[in-house]
Amino acid sequence: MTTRWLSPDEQRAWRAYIAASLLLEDTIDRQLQQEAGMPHLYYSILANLSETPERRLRMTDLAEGLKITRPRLTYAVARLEKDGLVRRESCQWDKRGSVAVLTDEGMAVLERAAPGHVETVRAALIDRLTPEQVRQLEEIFTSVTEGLLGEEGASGEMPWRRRSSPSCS
Amino acid sequence: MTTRWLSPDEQRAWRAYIAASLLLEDTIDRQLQQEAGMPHLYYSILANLSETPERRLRMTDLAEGLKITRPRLTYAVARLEKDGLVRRESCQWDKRGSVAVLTDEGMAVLERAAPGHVETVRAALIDRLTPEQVRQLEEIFTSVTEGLLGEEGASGEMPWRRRSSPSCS
DNA sequence: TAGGTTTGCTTCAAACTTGAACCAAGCCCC
DNA sequence: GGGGCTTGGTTCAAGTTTGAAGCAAACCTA
Repeated sequence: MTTRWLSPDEQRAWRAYIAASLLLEDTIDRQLQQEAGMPHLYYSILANLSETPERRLRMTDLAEGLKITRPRLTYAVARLEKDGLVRRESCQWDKRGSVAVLTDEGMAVLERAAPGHVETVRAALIDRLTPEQVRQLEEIFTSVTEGLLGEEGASGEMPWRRRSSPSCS
Repeated sequence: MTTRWLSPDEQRAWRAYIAASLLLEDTIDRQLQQEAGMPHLYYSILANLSETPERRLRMTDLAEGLKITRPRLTYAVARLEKDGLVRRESCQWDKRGSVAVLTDEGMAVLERAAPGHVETVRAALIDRLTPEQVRQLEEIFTSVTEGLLGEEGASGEMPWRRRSSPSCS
């Protein structure tokens, strides 16, 4: 089958996306690195933990929520633990499991960093869009995520997807 | 000034974007790594070079076009050079400068990899969108790029922006 | 035209990411 | 209840990215 190349419109859209997403991630990483001493992903880990009732999450659930591989999470949590922002406990019900818990210090760091982060996200993205565009953004990328998570097993098993399991609180 | 937190709509849009962009980059990196033995960025370097009349570009122009820092480009080109896909020449008019040139082998690798890459981009993104959404995507991210490149100097000088210079062909 | 600044690019060490093992705990099932 | 498979998580080596220096060529400007 002969390749369906991208049309000029599609090219432009794809390239605009690539360029902007690189710039955006760089901007956010830089801002958080400056103000909180950690890259975006690490901030997101703290943020995710802070949103659960007990401020704790199993490693696998965390990795799945963040859409990252498990080795990557292990490394990141190790660093956060070394900094005292997260603590690791082993899961009682499943002795293989381990649980990341947000410490008070981690919560404090998160709260200190949040305003600057939100401000950056607004300045770089959200405040540049109309409410209509915000809606479009959500729709487009929700559909992309569904597509990428849905097709698993078809070609190239993705390492993220995991069945859910008790939070082990 | 009290922080303007993200509204629920904005939250959802932001998170949808973050999740999808991670999945998307992972998918594309994995596909290119498999079929071309290189990550997306390295493929983009080859692609950018292939689009110039002489298949050559100054390092700085390349970095600016790709929205990456120069050390990152230096490293990447070094690897591509080691693989014989790119050659480095020094610029005649400006002896500080150096120019990356796509070799025939590099061109061949690029052409071999392109169909699979386009197929992946379509499957993961483009073909999941309506033409209208493709247009929206372009508009949204073009505006983001303009915003991020425009504000330079305001806060935190970005290391990409460089005045243009002769291609040194 | 000497001296200081800027520009183009590389180098370096430290941090991060990746994919492939690896290990131990649960599961299955005869 | 002893193999064999799966699952949850870590470890390891190799590759990549980052930011801060470093270095030399070009560009002032007096």
